[in-house]
Amino acid sequence: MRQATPRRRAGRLASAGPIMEAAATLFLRNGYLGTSMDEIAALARVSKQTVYTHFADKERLFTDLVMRNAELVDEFLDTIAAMLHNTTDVEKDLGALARRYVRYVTRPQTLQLRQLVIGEARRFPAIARAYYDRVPQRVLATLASEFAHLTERGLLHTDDPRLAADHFAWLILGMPMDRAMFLGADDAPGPAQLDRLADAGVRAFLSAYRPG
Amino acid sequence: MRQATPRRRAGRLASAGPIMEAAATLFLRNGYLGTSMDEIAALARVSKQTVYTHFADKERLFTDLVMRNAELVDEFLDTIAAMLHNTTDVEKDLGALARRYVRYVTRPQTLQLRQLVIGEARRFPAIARAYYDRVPQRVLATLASEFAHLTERGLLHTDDPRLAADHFAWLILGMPMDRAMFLGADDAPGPAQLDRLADAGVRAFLSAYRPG
Amino acid sequence: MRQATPRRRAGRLASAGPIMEAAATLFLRNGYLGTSMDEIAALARVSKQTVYTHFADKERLFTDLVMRNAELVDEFLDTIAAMLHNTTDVEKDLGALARRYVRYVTRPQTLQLRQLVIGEARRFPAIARAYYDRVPQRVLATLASEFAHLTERGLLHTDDPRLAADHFAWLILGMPMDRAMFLGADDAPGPAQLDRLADAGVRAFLSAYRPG
Amino acid sequence: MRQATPRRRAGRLASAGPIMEAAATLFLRNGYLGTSMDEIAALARVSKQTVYTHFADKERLFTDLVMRNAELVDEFLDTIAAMLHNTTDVEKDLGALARRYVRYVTRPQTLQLRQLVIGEARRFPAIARAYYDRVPQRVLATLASEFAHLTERGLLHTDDPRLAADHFAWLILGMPMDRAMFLGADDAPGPAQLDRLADAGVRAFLSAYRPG
DNA sequence: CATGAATGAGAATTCATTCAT
DNA sequence: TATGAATGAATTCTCATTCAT
Repeated sequence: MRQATPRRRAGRLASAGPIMEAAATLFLRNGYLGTSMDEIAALARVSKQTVYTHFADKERLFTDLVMRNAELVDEFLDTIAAMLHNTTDVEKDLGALARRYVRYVTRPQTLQLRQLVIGEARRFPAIARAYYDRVPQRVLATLASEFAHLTERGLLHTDDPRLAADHFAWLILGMPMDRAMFLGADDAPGPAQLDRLADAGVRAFLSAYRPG
Repeated sequence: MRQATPRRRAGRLASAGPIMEAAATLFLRNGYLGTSMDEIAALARVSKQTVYTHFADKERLFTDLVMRNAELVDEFLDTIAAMLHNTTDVEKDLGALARRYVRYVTRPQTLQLRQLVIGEARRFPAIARAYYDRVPQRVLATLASEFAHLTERGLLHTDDPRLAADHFAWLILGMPMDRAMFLGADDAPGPAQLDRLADAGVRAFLSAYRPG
Repeated sequence: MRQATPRRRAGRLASAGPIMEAAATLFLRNGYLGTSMDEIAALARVSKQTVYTHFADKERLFTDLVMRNAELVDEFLDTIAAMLHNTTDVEKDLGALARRYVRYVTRPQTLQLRQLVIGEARRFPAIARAYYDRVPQRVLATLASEFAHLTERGLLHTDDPRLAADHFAWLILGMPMDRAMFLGADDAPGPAQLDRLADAGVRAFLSAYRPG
Repeated sequence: MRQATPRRRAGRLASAGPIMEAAATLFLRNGYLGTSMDEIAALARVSKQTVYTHFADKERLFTDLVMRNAELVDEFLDTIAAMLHNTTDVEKDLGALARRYVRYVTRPQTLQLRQLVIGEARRFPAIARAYYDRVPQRVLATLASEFAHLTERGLLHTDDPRLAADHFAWLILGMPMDRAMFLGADDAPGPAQLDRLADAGVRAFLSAYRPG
């Protein structure tokens, strides 16, 4: 499902894949200005002009890369619905989701893309907005929708489901994500610590949004 | 209080001020690689060599700038202690602090520095760590210290004050700060909306951490 | 009469026509170096390789184009002879020819080709010489031949018919053609003005070359 | 009078001269697109960036070069006035001027600049117009002014002095200049032949414009 | 005959930095 | 202390041309 472009009709676009892969590696590591088209071509093992054959210019390559990576959030949206929609034990399933959530956002790939888009937000406002609308906003909208459903089912109490979704997300993610923004993925809390953070966040969330 | 360094010992460093000012403008607007020493010199109205007289190289100029701006947090630390330490009405004073807090972090200057440091975190890990330790961490440590004190005084209930501080901060700031990271300061919620967010965050926080 | 080369032997060179047309448009507008094979292929709506199938390289395409356009002078040579050979009223017919002449050389196509060949004369001396011999020289030779004939018939007095032809041509064309070389066809004198120039040129010419 | 910029205040603009000299050599030889900034820098024996320090970009360097060379016509304008203004023997002095004139325009430097400007006229219409106004137009205006003066003095008969100036110029220059445009300066008529052309042109001119 | 993909060389321009004054 | 001039390396992007299909 992720690899949407592999060799449609053999031989065509043979090098678009490697180029995008190289671009991802380098843009995520060194930023937009810190990455040269020469480096991308070299890493993809194609000539510079081949890069330009596939992508009109550096900006387009960058945009395409960000947008393609932004699509990876889709599977997580499904996960949210799958875990919450028919739950009978909110505490348990919200806890399980929280642990998944915190793991999802602390993946190096996710973190680096976030760093990249934030760092280039002033240079590429349209990309930043598109990313914001397509990734975090859709996660929160999905959460809000599920929270509204759980409220209807009497399992949660949320006057403003979207606000509740924000609170849920930031109680769980705020600290580890912010830390990762500055210190990088390497310096991240271990799995056990992440679980504890998730659990504590859920606990606080339920204090505020548990019905009755 | 902001201009802490102008002309220590008269006559020396006559142009360091304008240079740093120009550097701030440009680095915050265009990032590290997006800013050239030529531009800085031009904006500061000095020759390029004069820039090099005051700052060994571009990296040092950047580092100095970030560190100098990071110091601006100090006054906010004082504010936190001043507002909470002797409070008798936690709900009211925590609410007031929350409103100050959200305003502090949504100031363009604060936001842009945050964007800048995150965007350059992979290039300058030492700077990112120093900034992280000196700005957000100290705010949270101060908050945690005050929460511990309030817990001692029986006005709050926090087993882990540092965790509570994180929850407090992210309940209040998470949404507006994240939005600003991607959409910029211009596209920020208005004052009334910020107040509502702060109030809602405090409400949720107190559900979890109100004693009794 | 203009389209002399389309589909000689059916099926062959199906796309040579559009290619040459595209090349004409672009070379005349942007010069040799200012025109890329990519642009020509794109404008002709064929692949780049197809261009190379028909023309060995860029230089050959350019050469062919200039030479083909140079042939357009042929019909004007006929006009000259037709208008002068059997004239009985030299003043009138020379005047009519002058008006035709000045119109012929101020046509955008003629002017642009002239600009192009002059501009590339140092890069392609052989083409410049070929063009010079085939276009202006043949016009002047034809004029000279007719002037010789008119002299024989006693209607004109030319010791050196070729010199007289040069004088005739430049008296009429010098100013408008030079102007067009620098200012372009758009900025050209209008028809009425061109007629006046032609008439004045003929008047001066006849002062010098009228018999008796 | 030609070298207007040599070492004002020693050390300043030390390399602007050599750069312009190199640019002249190369632009006149290879045209605008056929000349690279690398080549100019190499021929001037400076670094590429030094070229850019003195001239904002390639276009400015080109413009400056053409305009500087266009000024060289000034001394010829003086010559025209000096030779004609107080003449008592029009036939002799007009002949002498014609010989000077034809020599002036067949100098390699003049011819190449003319080729260059014509070749780039579509790319740089402003430069072409400026050159046209400053060089050929001023020569013709000066001639016209002198012809008007000679007409007043009864030594010439010109109803329209400017038209007479055009006729004079093109009778003399048309053929050799056109030839040089296509065949280059090397392939030019020798001095004796040029003199004959000038004399023949003057003869034809006087047939039309001699008083009485 | 025609194509899309690919290439190596080279284009203009900018960069951080240093030197002589 | 401050300057204008200069540099070598790197930047994005384009070129004419060829190859496999």
